[in-house]
Amino acid sequence: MLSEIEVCEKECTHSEIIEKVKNEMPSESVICDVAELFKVFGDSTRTKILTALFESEMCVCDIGKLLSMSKSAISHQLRVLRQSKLVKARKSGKEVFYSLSDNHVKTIFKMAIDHVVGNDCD
Amino acid sequence: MLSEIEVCEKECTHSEIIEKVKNEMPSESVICDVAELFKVFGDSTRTKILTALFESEMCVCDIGKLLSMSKSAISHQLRVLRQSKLVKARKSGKEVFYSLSDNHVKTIFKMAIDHVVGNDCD
DNA sequence: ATAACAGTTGAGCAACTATTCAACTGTTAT
DNA sequence: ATAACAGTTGAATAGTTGCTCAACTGTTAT
Repeated sequence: MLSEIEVCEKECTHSEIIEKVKNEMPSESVICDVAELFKVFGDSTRTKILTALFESEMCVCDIGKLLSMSKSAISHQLRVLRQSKLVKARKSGKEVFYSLSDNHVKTIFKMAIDHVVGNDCD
Repeated sequence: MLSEIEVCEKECTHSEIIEKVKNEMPSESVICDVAELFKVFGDSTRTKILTALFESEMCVCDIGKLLSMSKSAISHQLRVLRQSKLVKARKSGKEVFYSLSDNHVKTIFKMAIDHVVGNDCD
């Protein structure tokens, strides 16, 4: 009845635009990496940890205190941040101090904060 | 030696650092809004839609073609982007054209792309 | 009026994820 | 050696989320 259509046909298709956009877009892998990065940023616990580390290196226990969360929960999230190479660890005795591995992140967050705070009106 | 501090117990507590960081961190609500924004960015379908819209406004059908996805799936994600005020819609006949509502986003993405592409070595 | 199409929407399902819990490692002090 | 603590880890659970499917709205053309 309706459709053995696989593609193309008579649906609205502005092919020139599709082609143009396809050519100018970043590669699939870059886009996915970007999405992965944002996914790591997209959890309020990790966001809090990162913004805390903007100010000072901290040990797991203190981050837990600061955010009123268990050491385990913090440790799990620090693991995610470590795997994404966003933070690095320094061991000192029993304690492990975490800090940003890159201030690139700080800049990205600054822009995001500006955005949500609404320095741009429209 | 560590006992002047009223804070809780005997766990490792660098109270000065915790206080300092607490005072300098953005407010809870700002941090959560930032996390929400990043959560929206943190899906490859939405990331693809946004980077496509960086180049040109597009209708739902064309975005579906470009990404080889159903109109329904695209529409669902556009709804999320609309609710976050990241894209705006313009209706023209049967078609609905979407575009960025703000080039702030473009700047944030540019930095994220730079980050994942690794313009910063470590 | 009817058909065809662009797009939206809600329900449902499958996959994912953040936290808790409990058990563990390693370091420091007694 | 033993105890206490900082931190890590794996499993389990509860909540979230992206896509599909089917039904729907609204517009255009016949």
